[in-house]
Amino acid sequence: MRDIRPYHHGDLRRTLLAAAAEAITESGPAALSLRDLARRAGVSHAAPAHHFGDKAGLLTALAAEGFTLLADELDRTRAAGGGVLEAGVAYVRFAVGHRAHFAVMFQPELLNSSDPELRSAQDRASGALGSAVATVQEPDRRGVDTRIAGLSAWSIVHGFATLWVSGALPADLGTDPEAAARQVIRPLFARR
Amino acid sequence: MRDIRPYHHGDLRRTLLAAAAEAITESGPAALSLRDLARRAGVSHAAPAHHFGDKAGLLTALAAEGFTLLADELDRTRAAGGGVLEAGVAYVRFAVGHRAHFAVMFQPELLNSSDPELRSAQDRASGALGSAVATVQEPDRRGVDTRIAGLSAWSIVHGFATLWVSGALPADLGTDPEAAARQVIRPLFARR
DNA sequence: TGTACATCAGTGAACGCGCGTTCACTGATGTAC
DNA sequence: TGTACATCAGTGAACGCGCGTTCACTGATGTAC
Repeated sequence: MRDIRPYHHGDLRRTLLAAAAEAITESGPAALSLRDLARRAGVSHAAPAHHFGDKAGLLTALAAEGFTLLADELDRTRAAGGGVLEAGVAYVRFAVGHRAHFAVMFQPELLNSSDPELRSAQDRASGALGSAVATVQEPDRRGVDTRIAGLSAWSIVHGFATLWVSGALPADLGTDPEAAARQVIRPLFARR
Repeated sequence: MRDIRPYHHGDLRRTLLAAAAEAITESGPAALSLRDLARRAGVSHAAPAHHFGDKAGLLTALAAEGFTLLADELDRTRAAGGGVLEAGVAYVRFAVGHRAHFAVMFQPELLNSSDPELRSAQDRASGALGSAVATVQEPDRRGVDTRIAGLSAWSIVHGFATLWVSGALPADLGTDPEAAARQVIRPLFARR
């Protein structure tokens, strides 16, 4: 039986990123090795280094992809007319739906933080986050400016997402992360 | 020159935990090895296994210590008459002051989640968190019950702490994490 | 106060393993003429 | 349309290294009598 796989994979970079996401979802970024990745992708063990150099390079690419996916998610919500609350829910949806990306995006010691692709993806995401917050019509009466309001929103949503994916939240919150998120983050956005 | 170090270390367990915290603060939990730990503690490379079995055992002990330290911090704040907001600030103080512990406490794939010492430390911490939230006098008019209010508080504070230690927050927030935290989490606790 | 024995913490040599890295290579694709 | 050559993606054998684990050991401490 001949192996039908061609010599040139054609889309190995994308395949490796997907395999990495899968491996990380299973056992976290710490357990990842380039050789394991090559095995999962059915490719020789030296191939991953061709594309990413080393593990940090791989994780950096994955994190960049994550920020892009997050920005997409936020843009989509905004296009659908959603406000801050819905942007928050979208953030949680992203984190739960892309655990591996999320697990890597905020761990600078695993990444090449100065990588230009990563930086521009980060910028895009934080821009999208900013526009979502700017959606809030009236400035808060108590003098909480938009900048702080944005950080509050980011914090509550990021915290909820982190706690949810780590399994730290009580079981009686149910199994639907978006519904739970809506309940938990609403108090911050309630009109005063 | 004779080595004055006695054969029996006397307090190796504690020393190893401290060395682990130091190593993790420097380069994250992923980079940690038991042999590196032994080197840092100036002890034979097989010694750590004596106390912790393996890396997960070590990190579990560290996480348990973390939850205990967090509970201590929260209790102290409560004893000093602080309310929810101050408990939140204490949470952030803990995370920033004990980065290594914090980095490990919410990463279940690195821990033996069923370890009894870990569980009881977790229970103590979540109890302390609960009492802090119960401090809020009047139940919210809009029907947000205390349970949800607690999760909102936990989320915003956990998110802020996580983002702060990962360096994701904008530089113009300043260098004092507690002052910044107070600003960012206040909107949630403002009376309605 | 002294002796014998059990227990326990830590040692250090040895091992096998998976890892990242190197390097000469091979096969496929694209481009020039 | 055909040939020659450059470029690039992926191969696979080889290497050295740090790791966790094992195991017989040694030195210190505690307890029984």
